[in-house]
Amino acid sequence: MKALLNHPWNISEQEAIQLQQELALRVIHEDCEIPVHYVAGVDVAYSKHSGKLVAAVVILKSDSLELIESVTVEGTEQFPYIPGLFSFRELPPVIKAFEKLQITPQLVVCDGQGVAHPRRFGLASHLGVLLDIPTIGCGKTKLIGDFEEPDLKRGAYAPLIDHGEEIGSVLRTQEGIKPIFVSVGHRISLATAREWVLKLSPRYRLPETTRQADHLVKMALAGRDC
DNA sequence: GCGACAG
DNA sequence: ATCTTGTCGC
Repeated sequence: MKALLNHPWNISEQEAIQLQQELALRVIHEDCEIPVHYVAGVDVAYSKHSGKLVAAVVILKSDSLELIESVTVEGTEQFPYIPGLFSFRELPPVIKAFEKLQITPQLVVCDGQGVAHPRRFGLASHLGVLLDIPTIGCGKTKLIGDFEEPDLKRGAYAPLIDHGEEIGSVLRTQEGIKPIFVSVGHRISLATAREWVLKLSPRYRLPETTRQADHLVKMALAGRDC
């Protein structure tokens, strides 16, 4: 699949922030009623020694969580890691990886926040707007927001609040295990995003999409060094 | 000024 | 995130 929208990536920090403010206007917070047959997982790893980024996209069958397709792309670090501008470092190879996919997914689970972001435009929202595809932001730790500890039962959740606004959910995917941070990426509601993350996390803290993508980037990075 | 800060 | 070391649980 090809990106619907494109913009320069070799830009300054100030230009990146301005771009986020413009593109954030395009984020859709409602469900699109398309049947989801395939779910994609995205992850990026970085080798400090070689200065290389590896992006991986996996496609899982949404009912069985069976791995159907996977692609990796190697890229160069073009932008430093700056909290709030994470997507400008990670997305260029991710976009290339999506162009290599044979199957087009109906939903993408990202390793990073969606609208739970200072300008409501985290990595998941950025990818969703550029590809024009529903995305979910799914982080192991929070970027911004305040929350109360959710109940210990699987499926329990608490609102993630920024200045009185609900920007995401702190979701317990496994009983008694540290919760994860779910937010709207693009073209999905927060409630539907939570449902999908729970469905995709039947056994572990993180969704199977994220786990598979994480495994793939680590293998690709290890293979480079041999 | 101080702390917090996706990966 | 990566890197490194040590410790614990399976």
